[in-house]
Amino acid sequence: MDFIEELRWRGMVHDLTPGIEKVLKNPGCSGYIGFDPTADSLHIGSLVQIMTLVHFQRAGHKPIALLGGATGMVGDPSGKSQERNLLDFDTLNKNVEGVRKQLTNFLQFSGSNSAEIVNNYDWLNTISFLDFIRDVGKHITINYMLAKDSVKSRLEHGMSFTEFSYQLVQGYDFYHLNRQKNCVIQMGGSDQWGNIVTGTELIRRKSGKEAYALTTPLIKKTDGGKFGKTEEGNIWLSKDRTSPYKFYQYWLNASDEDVASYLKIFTLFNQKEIAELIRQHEEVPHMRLAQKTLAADVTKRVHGVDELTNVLLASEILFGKATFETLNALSEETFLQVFEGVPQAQISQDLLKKGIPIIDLLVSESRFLTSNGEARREIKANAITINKTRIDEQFVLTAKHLLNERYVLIGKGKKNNFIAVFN
RNA sequence: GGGGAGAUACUCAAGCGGCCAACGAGGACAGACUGUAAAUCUGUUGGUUCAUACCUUCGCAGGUUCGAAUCCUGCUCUCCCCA
Repeated sequence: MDFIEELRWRGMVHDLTPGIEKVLKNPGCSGYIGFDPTADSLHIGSLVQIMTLVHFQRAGHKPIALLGGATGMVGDPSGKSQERNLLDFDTLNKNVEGVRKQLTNFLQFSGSNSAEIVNNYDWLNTISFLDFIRDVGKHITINYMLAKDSVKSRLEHGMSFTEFSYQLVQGYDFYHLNRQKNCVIQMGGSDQWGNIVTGTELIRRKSGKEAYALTTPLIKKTDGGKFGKTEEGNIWLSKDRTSPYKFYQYWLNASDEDVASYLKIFTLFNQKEIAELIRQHEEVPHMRLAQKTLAADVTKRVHGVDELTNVLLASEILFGKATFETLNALSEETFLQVFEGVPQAQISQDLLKKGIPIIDLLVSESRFLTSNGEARREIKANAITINKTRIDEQFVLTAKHLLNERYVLIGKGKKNNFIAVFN
């Protein structure tokens, strides 16, 4: 499998430096992608870069994931319109470890082209400022640096020397990896182009060697929204930040327009398989085959097969035609696993003796809805379900409605679910 | 420093003494139709109660008035023009 060809048909190539194809023809090259430790988890935007490394490795090359333990202390100005606050050392360390742990799930760390994870803090922290400006700064002109988009766009509103220096620091990483590990290619998102070619330039000037750059396009949604974002925020890879259920649902809700390109980027199905899948999907679009395949594949890769099983069951129950009987048939353990990630509230079981009027249940007891008025409106609009059954304002909850003698599933509309736990 | 304009609910934006919980648009939520899609149509969008009753809200603090988001005074902030 040819790496560049593979990325090409997947729509994962935005730009590349000439000559790269020839170099990568022979397996065993080293290439790297940097990951910023801005949080203790990556989000699904980074998944593009992860997949790029996965393809790189599958093509027989050696992928290196670089953790920006040092560059994270400087702050990459690319794509940012404002100067950011610096992260403190402890936070950064915690983030580096979190991201490192995640990355290990995706790559192979054995074999002749085993993956490697490095932290640029390990080599940058020992370099003195004087050494750096003499050994590195001397090779790159200010004019060259100023021409970069990441700098140009900031000239009017200001930019600290710290962020201005960023491209040199990242460039040095590339140089370092080139020298130490014979790393000849750096990849990244399209916003990284400027930083990457500063690196290739530095390598050329300092060692007279050729190094290469490849960037992936920014992922867009056809409706104009930002990929990987919802009302509640980013979709993260960490289950503590985004529950596997929400994660699965995000992919499942991909639009017909986007799903083909997502399949190409985020799954390892080959060209023929994806074409066939899309063909089937278009025949029976309401089955949502493409979305289901996408969501299952990505969820499995990120969260593992056990989580996927739970999430599939949860989705089927919440969106399928579940009844009180089917819900009640779940064992308590399954029930809890399945609905992990669905918001919950604890309510005292004593209240059930008298019965809980629906309005109280929705508002004061569970805080599912914020005001009685809202609760009345939603009930009038026919939006509220208890254990998948529509109810009216007269409804009073009693012990006979409990699932597994403890739980009640409350729904608002099609997509909002809530679980009341009675203790 | 001089002159002018403005601050209204999630956002934009009307209102300029009572009919204002406040037009309209967007967004959001829900219902119908569907495929947990898109488009479309409908409803809702401060709170309590459901009843054109009450409470809280129109930058902040006071004041005038039977009554103010609307008038007056002071304060804070934003924008524009001239130096």
